[in-house]
Amino acid sequence: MTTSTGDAGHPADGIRPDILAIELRTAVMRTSRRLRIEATGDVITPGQYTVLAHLRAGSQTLRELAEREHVQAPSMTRIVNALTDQGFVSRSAHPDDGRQILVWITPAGEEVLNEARSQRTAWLAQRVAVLSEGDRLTLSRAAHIMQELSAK
Amino acid sequence: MTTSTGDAGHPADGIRPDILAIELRTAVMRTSRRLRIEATGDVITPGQYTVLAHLRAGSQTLRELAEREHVQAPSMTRIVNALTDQGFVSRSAHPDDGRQILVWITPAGEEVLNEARSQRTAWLAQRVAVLSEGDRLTLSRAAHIMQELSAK
DNA sequence: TATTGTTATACTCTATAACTATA
DNA sequence: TATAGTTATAGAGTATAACAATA
Repeated sequence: MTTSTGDAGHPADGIRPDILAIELRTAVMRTSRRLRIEATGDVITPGQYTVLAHLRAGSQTLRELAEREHVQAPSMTRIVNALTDQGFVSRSAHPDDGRQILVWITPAGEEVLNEARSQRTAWLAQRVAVLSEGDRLTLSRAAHIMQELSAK
Repeated sequence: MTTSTGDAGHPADGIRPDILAIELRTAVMRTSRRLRIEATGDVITPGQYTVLAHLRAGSQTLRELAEREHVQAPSMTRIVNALTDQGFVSRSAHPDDGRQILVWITPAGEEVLNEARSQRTAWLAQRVAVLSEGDRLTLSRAAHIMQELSAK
């Protein structure tokens, strides 16, 4: 595979943000699409996956989960119900506020999250394995920049 | 905003593909999610958008579009019908094969595609504008690597 | 007989509105 | 009165199955 680290098209004086935004958006959307397609065979749906990933950080209320996922409360009720039925999360009453519920990830949930993560990562790991070391370094740096960028 | 170009965590001897794959996958999925969220207010749906983008390269049959988009034929019929109703594509019989139809993008379709693209890119352009020049160069290189990576 | 495209139907995921209970 | 969560219902978007037209 080719090395893109030294490719042309970037004058030393600067990269225009609007041009870069188009390039990066196209690359990110295409890659995410491939990642989604190659992730077939998962036990859990994409929505369930990201909720489990949030829960790994600790128990959360349903409202907090809905806000983090940018979905409405009824949708989160549905996702949490599905995860509960499969035994991947547990629910309990909030100690101080009887209206709220707390949701945690179970050991089985941790396990399925790890499985799904490695399945979803396998395709990409094969692809980056054949890149040059320089390209891998570029991608690693870019990953950190993109994390900060999208974290808000 | 901070500069990530020189951050720690990467021994000089190499970057493990499986670790990089997890980092990159997380960054790409999170960024694509933000791009999707920030793209609200579009005239056309995401599916219609990518079909228009494919058609910019030239006319296509419905079957070809369905395969490129990884959807089934009935779904593509629906998308193309919606685009036709809005005047963004035209259809005609295939010259050599009466079973097939050809779909082109119209001038109105080109226009709405450009509008949607700049709307969808505006959020990202603002973010990359405040990065260091080194970070922009890293992202630009990474974009090209990811393009090759996902192109197959 | 195989292939292209359409129609019919069902399923999944999401949203809004109405409801219950707790604060 | 306001908030957390659930239930009821409707609207996208997708899929499979059955069909019509053409190769």
